[in-house]
Formats: sequence, C-alpha cells, structure tokens
Amino acid sequence: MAAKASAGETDTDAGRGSGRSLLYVIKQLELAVRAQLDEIVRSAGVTALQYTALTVLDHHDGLSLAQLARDSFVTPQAAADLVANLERRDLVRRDRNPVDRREVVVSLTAQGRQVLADRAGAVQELERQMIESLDEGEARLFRSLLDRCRTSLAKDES
Amino acid sequence: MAAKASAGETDTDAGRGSGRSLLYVIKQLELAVRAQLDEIVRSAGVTALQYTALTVLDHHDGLSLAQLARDSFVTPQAAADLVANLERRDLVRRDRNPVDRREVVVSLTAQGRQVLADRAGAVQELERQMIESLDEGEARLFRSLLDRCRTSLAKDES
DNA sequence: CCAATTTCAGGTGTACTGAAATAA
DNA sequence: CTTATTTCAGTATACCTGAAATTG
Repeated sequence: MAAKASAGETDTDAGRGSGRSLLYVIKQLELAVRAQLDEIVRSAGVTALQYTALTVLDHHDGLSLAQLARDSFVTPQAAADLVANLERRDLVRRDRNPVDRREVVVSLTAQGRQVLADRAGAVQELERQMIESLDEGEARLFRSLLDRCRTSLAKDES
Repeated sequence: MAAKASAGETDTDAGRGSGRSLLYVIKQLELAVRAQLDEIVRSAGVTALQYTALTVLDHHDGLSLAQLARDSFVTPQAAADLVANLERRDLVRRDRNPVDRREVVVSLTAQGRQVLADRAGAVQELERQMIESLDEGEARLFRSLLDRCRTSLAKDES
C-alpha cells in the first residue's frame, strides 16, 4: 500500500529541513500522540483530551472552570462541556467556591484518581517511545523549546 | 486576572524542568497555535484544522481520502467529513482516480488557493512570533526534534 | 452599574463504530 | 474470494456565538 510517499513521510525535504511549516509539524506530532493516547485510555471510557484534563487536575486540584478555560485557550463553554462529561462518569466533582460563590471548583474523585493510576504506566511508556531517539540533553532541550514557544504565543493575545 | 499562577504558567518547576509530562506540553503548544490560527482564518470561514488541510494539499495536490486519513492518524470517515466541509465551501474538488476508480482524489480549487494566498502572510507572522525567542540553530533543531518524535510514534502502531 | 463566572440555547465541526457498496 | 476505498447511518464529543442569571 501507499506506493508513493505519503504526506507525512516525504523525505524529499529531509535535506533542507524546512519544507513544511513548523505549525504543521507540531500539529502532526499532536495528532500522532492523540491517536496512541486514545488507544491507551479508551478502555476507561474517556478520550485523550479528557485524560489530559484529568492529569491537569492531578497537578492542580481545585481549578475553576474559568481557569481551566484560560489555560486551554478555549471558551468557558468548551471547558464546561468537558467537565460535564467527566462529571457524568464520576471522575470529577464540581463544588461552588464558598469564598467566591461564582466559581465552580473542579476536583478529582477517587474514581478519577484510579483511572490516572491505572493508565500511568502505559502513558509513561508512550512518552518514552516518543523520545526513544533523543538523548537526555535533547529531551530536556525539547521540553524547554516547546515551553518557550508556548509562552511566546500566550503573552501577546493580539 | 489570575492572581495565582494558572496551570499553564506555573513556574514552580521552571528549575527542575521536568514537572509536566512532555505529552502535556505538546498539547498545550498545539492548543495555543490553534487558538491564534483560528483567529487568522476565521474571516475566510474555515477552522484551523481545515486551513492546515489546505496547506497539506498545497504541497501534495491530488491526495486520496485514504492517504489523507493515514497521514492524519484518523479514520477514513473523519477525513471524508473534513473534505466534505471543504468541498461545500468550494475550496477543494473531489474526482475519481481514473486508474483506480475506488480512490477519490482531492485537489485545491482556485478559491482554495486564494484562501491560502490571502492568509499566508499572517500565518508566517504567527510562526515567527512563536519562535521569536529561538535563534536560528534552535529553530532548526526544534523542527528536527518534533519530526523525530513523530517518526518514533508513527512506525510502531502497536 | 460594572466585571467575572457560570449557565442556557442553538449551531457547526471533529471523530468514532458498524455496516454496506464498489472496484481492484 | 479477499482487500482497499469510500459511503451511509448513528452517536458522542468539542467548540463556538449570543444571551441570561448570579455573585462580587
């Protein structure tokens, strides 16, 4: 199948190294990650995006919907939808913040933590596979470059 | 706004540099890119993903739906939906491959090329802004690291 | 009154599974 | 007959705009 090279693996521009736009290569990597991550978490009944949201809450428990939305560069409604889906599966809990009763505080349930614990190994293995061709210094640099790019885009919202 | 640091900009682990998973940082960068790209292409009536598909066709005109799906790590149906939306806007054309009449060949229309031409400058500026803190060598390395990671994930489909 | 957060209503786009039609 | 490609039908999720309700 695929006698001629597919769009994702053209090596015509392997030499010059600047054939496709960086934005495109980033999207491609994210798509590849999502496809694999979806397979890992499918049996838990959640999507890759939902699983990622759970890991965020694992590190920052008690985030409000508005904070979640800002951190994800989406509208409050998109964040509310995501959280509503997680709540239906009893993976997160929604409580009003008693100090500022406008805010809805989102936190993991025991079941949510269980999903994270069950899949942590496979997810770590996925990340390990992704960077298998990178040495330790390159991996560290990669993280730093990703983060610097994100910061550059986040600060100036046009 | 956001008195305490939000999830995306915690600098608590800026020193150790391995607080959040690489998968998460990749997703964050993709989200930031999508948000900005959506703003740029919104006035053309297309989404960031649709615009990206147009750029792929710009480099590889005459791709089949199946090839498009494989390159994007999605099912053929997802690719067909995407192309159907682009076709409704007269940005792409669908033709049967006369050699293998199972295949649907997708190609850009004049209108599709126009959308690309109109937005190319703004998109290039977005990419420039993203890597503004990177020197030329780092930018080249960044592209190479992204591509190596993608390749590592693509070859072993488990 | 104004600003921030959330919710409601309605709509489009993205993406999946399963099954069927068509062609090589 | 088997396989690849596409399509059909149905469903869930993701994400948006605009407007309203609540609280600070």
